[in-house]
Amino acid sequence: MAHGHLDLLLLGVLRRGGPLHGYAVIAGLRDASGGEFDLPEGTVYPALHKLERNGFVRSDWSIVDGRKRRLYALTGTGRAALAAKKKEWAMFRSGVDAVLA
Amino acid sequence: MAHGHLDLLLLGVLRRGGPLHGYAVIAGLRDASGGEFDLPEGTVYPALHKLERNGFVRSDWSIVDGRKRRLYALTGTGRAALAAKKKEWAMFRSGVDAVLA
DNA sequence: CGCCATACCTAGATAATCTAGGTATGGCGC
DNA sequence: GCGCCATACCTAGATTATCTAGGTATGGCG
Repeated sequence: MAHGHLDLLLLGVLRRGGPLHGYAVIAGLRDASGGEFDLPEGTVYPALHKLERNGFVRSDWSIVDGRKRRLYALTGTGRAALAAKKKEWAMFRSGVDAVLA
Repeated sequence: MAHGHLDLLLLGVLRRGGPLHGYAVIAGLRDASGGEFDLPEGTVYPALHKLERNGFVRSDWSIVDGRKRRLYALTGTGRAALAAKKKEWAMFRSGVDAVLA
């Protein structure tokens, strides 16, 4: 469903909303995209873990509303990666549009 | 490299250029996209075969410039599929852009 | 006549994403 | 106070898409 642009979307939604937990990432993506991206947990959680392994996000367990949640936040590296991926996306997008024009 | 939109690109390039053979599809995609999509043969040929199995393109062997080439052309079904995939692309595109906005 | 670009192809590897499970807990209705 | 549902997290394995790395054949050029 995210067709190879999942990392971009995850980094993007984290940049908008500040620290978010997994479920909120899914909900944020669904809302921000107008329902276009309603990703399964089994897609999002492993992807967040990979982003953390790569140093693009950092996570902390905290208790919000009396519930344990793992909050994900962008790192500096992640912000830079987001900027790079946004450029790639812009090129990809105009490449596709050019072929379809 | 085509991140899940390969079929769209192949159908799109065939719509622009009329019947094309495999190599010309690759070159057409490279040129039309301004170099963004320079796909390996091992990606394009199997994808064209799959499009043909699905009835989206039709192929005929012919001799062009004294060389055997398999020319691919859009079918009616393929044209409809292209229209549908263009709509999907537009939604995908605005979904991503909305998340990044 | 040998080589290179063109032209076609497939098998197997790799990578991304999804399916289908599993666990735990807070709050709500009864 | 108990059962259930939504929230919240997770992983293993399957699936799918795409790429890598090969292979073959031929026309034209030096």
